[in-house]
Parts: sequence; C-alpha cells; structure tokens
Amino acid sequence: MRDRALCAALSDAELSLLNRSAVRRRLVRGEALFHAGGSARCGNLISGLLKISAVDSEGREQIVALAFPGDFVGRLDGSEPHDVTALGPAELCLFPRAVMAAALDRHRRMEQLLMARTRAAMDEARDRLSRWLRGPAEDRVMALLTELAARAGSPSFTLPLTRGDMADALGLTLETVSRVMSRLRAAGRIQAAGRTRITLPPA
Amino acid sequence: MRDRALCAALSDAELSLLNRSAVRRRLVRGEALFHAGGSARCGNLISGLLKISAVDSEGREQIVALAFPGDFVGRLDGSEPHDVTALGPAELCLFPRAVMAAALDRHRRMEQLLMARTRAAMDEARDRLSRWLRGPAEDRVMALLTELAARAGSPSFTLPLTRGDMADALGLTLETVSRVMSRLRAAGRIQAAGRTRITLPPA
DNA sequence: CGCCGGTTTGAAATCCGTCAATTTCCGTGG
DNA sequence: CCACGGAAATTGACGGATTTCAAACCGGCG
Repeated sequence: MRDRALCAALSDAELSLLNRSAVRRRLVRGEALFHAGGSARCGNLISGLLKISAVDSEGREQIVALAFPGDFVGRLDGSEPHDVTALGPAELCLFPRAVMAAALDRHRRMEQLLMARTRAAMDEARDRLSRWLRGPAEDRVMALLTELAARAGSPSFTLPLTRGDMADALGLTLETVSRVMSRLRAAGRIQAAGRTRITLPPA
Repeated sequence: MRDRALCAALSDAELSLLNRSAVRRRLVRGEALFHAGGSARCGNLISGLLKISAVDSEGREQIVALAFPGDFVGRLDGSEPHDVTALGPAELCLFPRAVMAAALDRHRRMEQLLMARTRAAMDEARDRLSRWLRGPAEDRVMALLTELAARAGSPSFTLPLTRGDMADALGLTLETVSRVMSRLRAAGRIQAAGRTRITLPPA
C-alpha cells in the first residue's frame, strides 16, 4: 500500500515519525468518514471504497467522486465540501491536518505527489462530466461498469455499489438503473451472477 | 491582471526574466488554442473566455470547463486531454512548458498558487456535476446564467456562449436550450435584449 | 439584396421519472 | 436447518420532459 500512497516520498525514519500521529480507522458500509462542513483529519484510504457526495436542495444525493485504495481523502485546510461515506467495509490511515500539512511542507516530493493526484482527480471529475452524465442511460451505466472493471483490473468483479448508489453517481433513478441492468443482461452486454457479480464480455 | 495570475508570486526582476520567453497570443471566436493530445505551451488567459471540451464517440461535444481571465491554461507535462477553444476574442500570455516548469520549481509560492487553482478547478468540476448536469433543463440553464452573472460581477451581462455552446455545457440539445430561454423570458425569470444581452432580476 | 450561421418554433417519438406492486436476496433468530 | 423479516432489487403502467426531425426566421456582412 505504502508505495501507492503519498508516503512513498518518505524515508523509513520520517515515516515512523509520521506514524506516531497516525490513526487507523475502520468503517462499515454506510458509515460516514466526513460530513460536509469540515474535518480535522485527512489521510489515505487503505482498503475498501468511499463515495464523495453532495446533497442538493431537493434532498437528492449526487456522488461527485469515488475514492479507491491509495487515494488521498480530506483537505489540508479543513474545508470539506462533501460528505464522505463508506460503500463497504473500509480501512483508513488518518492524520491531523496540521501534521499532514507539516509533512508536505517538509517534503517537496510528497507535495508534488499530492499535486499530481489533485490534477488526476480534476481530470476524473471532468471525464465524468462527459462520460457518465450525458447520453442515454445505457451508455452511462456501461461507462460506470467499465470504469469499475478497469479499477478492479479484471473484466469480472464484485459491484461495490447498490443500484441506488449507481443512480446517484450517474444522475439517474434507482429504477432506471435497475431496468438498464436487466436490459444489458438480456442483450448479453454484461453477465451477472447474483446481484453483484459482474462480468464484462471482451468486446 | 498580474495580481490575478500566478505571476503574483514573482518579483519584478523575476517577472521580466520570465517575460523574455513569453508569447502574446490573440484568438478570435472559434479559434483553437490547444487540441486534445498535447501542447508545448501553457500560460494565463488575459481577457476573453475559453471553453475546455471533449468530443465523445458520437461526435457530440461536451464542455467540461470554462476558462475566465486570470485562469491558468495548459499542462506542465504537455498532456492536454481536451480541446481548448475561444468563445470570443481572447488574449493570452503563453510560455514554453519547460520555462513555466522551471519557474514553478524555483518559486514555491507560485507552485502553491497553482496547486490552489487546481483544487479550485476540481471543486468546480465536481460542483458542476451536481448543479449543471441534473434536474430539469430550466434549473440547469438558470444555474449557468447565474454563474456567468457572478463571474461578470453584475446581474446584467453579455452572454458569451451560443445556444449550441450552452447545450454542450449543460448536456442538453440546442433546441431545448432555446425553448427554455424563451420560457424563462416569458415567465419573467430573465430579461433579454437582443439575443445576448441578459439581465437577471434581483430574485 | 441575398446568403449563411445562429436561432426560434412546431409536431411526433422516445426516454426517463414517478408511483406502486412484487419479488429476490441475505442475515437473524428460532 | 429452516423460517422469518426487512432491505434491496425488479417489473409494470403512466405521464411528462427532452430529443429528434424538420421548417421557418432573424440579423449581419459581403
């Protein structure tokens, strides 16, 4: 994990120093890590999957990003504009903001890594604008499934989101997602064992 | 302008040094600054408005961001994943990538400014996910107009986008945008003189 | 004056959202 | 081990909003 996280920039000595203020945290499905408004901590996702979401004025939830293992979560300035919630069992390594900020200040390489990640997150958000939130529902669902397969590193994977979560991510309703999944299965564009075991044909 | 751009971090001497490799560029409406794939330059938008867009497999364009005066455009690593096009007459100050990268390497403050901007751009993209690309067409159009009014610093402004551009930004069709604009005008939710002079009522 | 890009408007078809009824899955307790 | 309960998912019907296709309109510029 360490090589995937920001800590890759640190020496062993520095790492153990940082680790003294580290807090391990485990979440279960649906448990909130942060709420919109602020947080005193930030850190890395070790395992599991998080959703980063906003709730609009009508009370509907929009997922603006997913966090995968190795991703940095939280803000250095404590301004957390979104809710961050576990989609399943998840494990994190958290630090007080001040500690993280000091580490970044000390290690330029670490700061550059964070910069690169932020850029990547921006590109991902923009990508989603074009690939997940336009066009017919079928295309959106396929785009999401394709992304998850890519992240899983295999065309066969366990779907970590409920239909409702998928709907919130894609800007659709739960029912539409369900119908589309059924249609995709019937058309042979995906294979499904149970409700969460998905396989994408080579195509 | 300088105080709004990254150069705010530089001393006069450093600035004049940097300026020796600066290139001024003017664009007319529809003229491309970058094409998806790569570019050798990056810099600041001085005046005018740019659209940053991707073209999907069906040939439709999705605007993933707008660039306003003072915004940084281009990438330090040359990987430009989007098309960047002028929405109207625009003026830029460009540098070779290597020069910009060296300046950032030398001036930590400048690098931090760029970092802050990248974060802001990410938040903006995520915001748009929830505010521009879901809900009824009327809400989306109003959200765009409100944003433009805020950027213009006045409830009365000249619409810099064609109906087609608005549609590409909002994930709608040109016709729907036109219909919605007519409806909004009829309902008194906006005032329009000619096709581009817009005024938003105080609300 | 007439072209042309941009815009408006219309009518029909389609897709998606809403409301509502079932059904499936899965963990829990008997 | 099975039955039960509830959450998640599926499916159906219907209405409305948006897209699509098509035609007409406006305004600037050669």
